[in-house]
This record gives sequence, C-alpha cells and structure tokens, in this order.
Amino acid sequence: MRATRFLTSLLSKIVIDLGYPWPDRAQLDPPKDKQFGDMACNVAMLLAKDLKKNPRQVAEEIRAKVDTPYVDKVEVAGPGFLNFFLSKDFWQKGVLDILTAGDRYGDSDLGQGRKVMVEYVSANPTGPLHIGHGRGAALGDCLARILRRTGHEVSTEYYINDAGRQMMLLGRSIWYRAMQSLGRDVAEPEDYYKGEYIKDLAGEVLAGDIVAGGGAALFDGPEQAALDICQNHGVDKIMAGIKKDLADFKVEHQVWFSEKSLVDQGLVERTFQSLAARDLAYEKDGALWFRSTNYGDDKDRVLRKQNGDLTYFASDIAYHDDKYQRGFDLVVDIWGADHHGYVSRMQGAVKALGQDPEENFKVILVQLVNLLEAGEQVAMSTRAGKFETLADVVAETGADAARFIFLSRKSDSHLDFDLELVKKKSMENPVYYVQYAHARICSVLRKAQEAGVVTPDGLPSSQDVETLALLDTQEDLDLLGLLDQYPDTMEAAAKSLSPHLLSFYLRELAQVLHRYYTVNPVISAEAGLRQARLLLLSAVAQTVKNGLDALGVQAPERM
RNA sequence: GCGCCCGUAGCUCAGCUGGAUAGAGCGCCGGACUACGAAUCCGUAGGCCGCAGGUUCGAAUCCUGCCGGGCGCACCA
Repeated sequence: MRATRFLTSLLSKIVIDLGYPWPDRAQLDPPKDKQFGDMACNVAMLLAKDLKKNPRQVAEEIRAKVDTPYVDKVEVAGPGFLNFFLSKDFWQKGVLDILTAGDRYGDSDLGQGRKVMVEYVSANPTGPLHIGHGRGAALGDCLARILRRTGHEVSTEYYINDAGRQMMLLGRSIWYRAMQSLGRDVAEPEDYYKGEYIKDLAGEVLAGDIVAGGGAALFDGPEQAALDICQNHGVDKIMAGIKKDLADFKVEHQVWFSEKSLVDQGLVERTFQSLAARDLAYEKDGALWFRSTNYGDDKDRVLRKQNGDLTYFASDIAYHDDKYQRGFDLVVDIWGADHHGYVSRMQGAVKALGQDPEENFKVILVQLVNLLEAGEQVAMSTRAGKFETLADVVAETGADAARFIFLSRKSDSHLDFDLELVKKKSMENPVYYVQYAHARICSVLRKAQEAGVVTPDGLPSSQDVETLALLDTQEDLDLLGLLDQYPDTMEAAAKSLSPHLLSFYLRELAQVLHRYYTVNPVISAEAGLRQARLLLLSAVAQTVKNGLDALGVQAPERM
C-alpha cells in the first residue's frame, strides 16, 4: 500500500509535469518475477498508445525524472515497463506503520462514507437454513466487515418473506400434520412442506400450553382460526431458529425487515402509484403490470394478480424503493444463483425507481454448494441427511472452518464443501494453516517474555525502530513486501466485492511466515536483531489478525 | 429454443478493468524435529489456460462462433 501510494503519487506528478495525462488504467503492481523489481508500472505503454510514441522512449523520459532516496533503481524493461527497486529502509519502515495502526492496519477511507446496504440470506421462514444459505451468510457478513473497514457506512439486513402464498402454505402444512395426528381424515394439500420439522411444529400447536390459542380443541373450531395460529406459530418458531443458527455462525444482521410490514404500511401501494404516474405500471386482464419491457425484459411482469394478491416482485420493488428512500447510495443484494433470471428484471425495477443500476445496485449471485463427505456427494434435498442444515454443519465443523471455506472461492463458482476435510485439523485445511501462523507468533512472543526479553507492546521506541535496519535478508524483505500489500488487497476486495481475495492473501502471508520461521531464529538471535525480528513478527501477527477479523474468523493465541 | 454462470496441473481452485517465462493448495514421490509450536518447512514431477477465428506492440483475460457442464425462462418465491 505504501509502495503503491508512494509510487503512484511520485509517478503521476512526473507524468503530469511532462505534459501527459495520468491514465485511469495506469497500474502499479508487484511483478511475479523478482528480477523485475519490487513494483512495475505500465503507464508508459498506455501513454505511448495515445501519443503514438515508442513506449520505451516514453518510459525513458519518465525514468530520467525519478529522484528519491527510496528508489534504488528504475529500469525500463520489456515492451516499456518501468520497474522500481525500492530501498530496504522503505520496506523496513512498514513495520512501524503496521504497529502504529494496530487493529486498524489495512483500513482506509476508500468509500468516503458512502452508505451501503447489504441484504443477505433473506431465506423464506418456511424451514431451517441449509448449507447453501450458509455460503450467502458468510459472504454477506464478510462483505459488510470489509466495506466498513474501507470507509463505507454499512447496514446489514434480512428481508423476511412473511406475507403471501408461501406463508399460507406453511400454515396449511402444519395444520394438515396436526389434523393427521388427531386422526382426522383430511385430503393432502396440493403443495405443502413435507419436512419432519413440520410435524414437530404441529405437535407444539397441539400441546395447548405451548402455543397461545393452541391445543387439540382448536381444530374443532373454525378452520381459518386454526390455520392462522398454525401459520403464526410456524413463522415465529422458524424465524427464531434461523436467528439462532445465524448467531451461532457469527453472522450479524442489524435489521430484520418484514415484508408484511411493508404491505401493512401501504408502501407497496405507494410504489404502485408512483410507477403508474409515470406510465410504468398499467392494468390489463384484471391484473396490474410492470412495464419491464421498457428495460429490456422479454415481457411485462405482473405486480398484482387477478385474484388481488401481490406478487413477490411487487413487494420486492417496494422494498427496494424503501431502501433508496432511506438514503442508501449502494444497495447490494446477495442471492442464490438459482435466482439469476430475476436479476435483469430487478435492475429494470431499480431504474424505474430513478436509480442507476450500474452505480447504485449490485446483485451478487452465489453459486450452489456441493456437499461432500470424504469425496462422496451427499444428496441434500432428498435424503433427510444428518448434515443437511447449516446448524448441523456448523456444529460439526465449527464456525471458523466453515466460514473460511465459504469465503475461499469467488462467489460465482461452484463450491465443493467436503465435511471430512473441513473437520480435519491438518494442513489440508487452510483455516488452521492461517490461524496457526498467528498462534505460532503469539507463542514466540510469550516465550520471549518468559526469557525476560522486552517484547513489542504498543508503539516501538525509537531505539527499536533503528534496529529495523537489521531486517535485510531475502526472507525479511519477502515478508515486509507482502505485509505492505495487505491494504491493497483489502481495497481490491472492497472494490470488487470479493472477500476471497483476502483468504488467498492470508494463505500466502501465513506461508511466507512459516517459511521465515524455520530459517530465522528469533529469540536466540543477537539482541538487536532479536528486537527487530520480534517487531516484524508482531506486525505479521497484527496483519493476520486484522485479515481474519475481516473474514469473521478468530485469530487464536494458542491452539 | 432464449438467457445467465462456469470450462486453467490428477483433484479443488486463484489469476479475467489485456501486460513480461501461466500460479497456489491438496494429492503423488523424495528429504528436514536432542532447534523459538512438525497443525510446520524444503525439493521433484505435473499445462495446446475447452476448441476455432478476430481485435493489437502484447490475449488465460476483450469480441464472435462452436463444444461440454450447471442454473434459470410463472398471475411461485
């Protein structure tokens, strides 16, 4: 970060002084091959294209102007890259920056207070969360953490679909099971939830003292009353379960937004009127339609059905209207990939609400999770498997391991979740690899303390800082360079809404640390060097801790 | 049929606002503990980046067309 920022400001000044513009696409990257220096820049090639000049010649012009003690050498290489070799003390200073920033190392003001809402999970309260919801949960929670750390004002929300047909079906399903267990002869409902938990809910309604208004007698009275009580009990109980499952998974939602409340407050009607006023909604065949063909959809979509019921789409538009009314600059929705057909429709709706779907709206589709056990596929929907639910998976693997796996793939690729592997506490499991790096450093610091060595705690003294100059081996510089990239990674993750970048970064940092550890003795080193290495290790531990925290994963001090 | 996503090492996947010789983990094989934690480290092998064109100084990355896999195409949510 310091390297990126330092060189960007240095170069942009030079380029502008030369009378050239600084292209947006200009990049400063650490090259994969060390022979190309610490940082490489492509600006000369970009300028050459527009200027119709030789890229190497442009690079040479820029190179001649670089004059700073932090740059040992600049080379023009290949088709016109500028390769920078930074001085050792530039990197060494990074340790001080990290220890000074502490828990806030890597944070930035990238978002400049932009208000962002992340809506995620939002599963219908018709049954317990399954493993697929877990992936969306981990992703949304992590995204919120990343965005907060990068200067966004974030609110997280769960949209509860507690109105409409699915809820009636839930009530009907419970009612049916209750009637069955009373030995009443009733026809099987057309479409109903068949899970075992429905029978449990029915049992609770029948056991009169558990549910207000419940009891066997309820089913002798008017059917509608019984259905209502079944439905209400089902929703309450299932939502309570969902909240508990998410809490156990360390996933937080700040707001639980009820669809029913939206309808009750007349917000859906208000949105209808607003759309109709602009001829974006119209009546036809006894239904109310949204003119989604205006926005590239194949056909217009129904908002209010012939029978007067609202469609899911209708309340969803109103919900998004409400989100923007509440002042969010960016609305992020995390959906299961099976809803992808819905994206363009919703983008159209967002546009109809007067927003820019490119700027203010972002849908992240998370692909389905393949649940495996020791390489064997576990059929989730059919079999009433032991690990079908999120709660079971978390109980079995722990929240940290499950979260790390979910966050270690980009969201639009399929994810194999192998229970055996996630349970394993070995190097096959990347979570422990990263956590171990942290625990190991903590252990060294403890050992040093026991040996009477003054360990870094808070800000290093100026004398400590001078010892940093002793960090000059290749392993030292590898570690220093990687630490410097952490804030860049955080920003990249925020910009592209891609938490997996952090997982990969942490894996690599842990790897470089472990390697460092085996070849560089710390406690037994000579006093000055020992101090310098303790400072370096503290900086690594701090960075690992911050990164894991952004993922919502613990950084244990021993394991 | 139309639309979206995905095809990169044996397996699981990074890299995709175009950048230099394509990366990692696991697995395989071979090494390292009387050394701050071996939940670790070091090394070897392993690739027409699905195929074919195009765009240009440069393509795994962008465009087009195919092939293969997944998922959608309701007055369900």
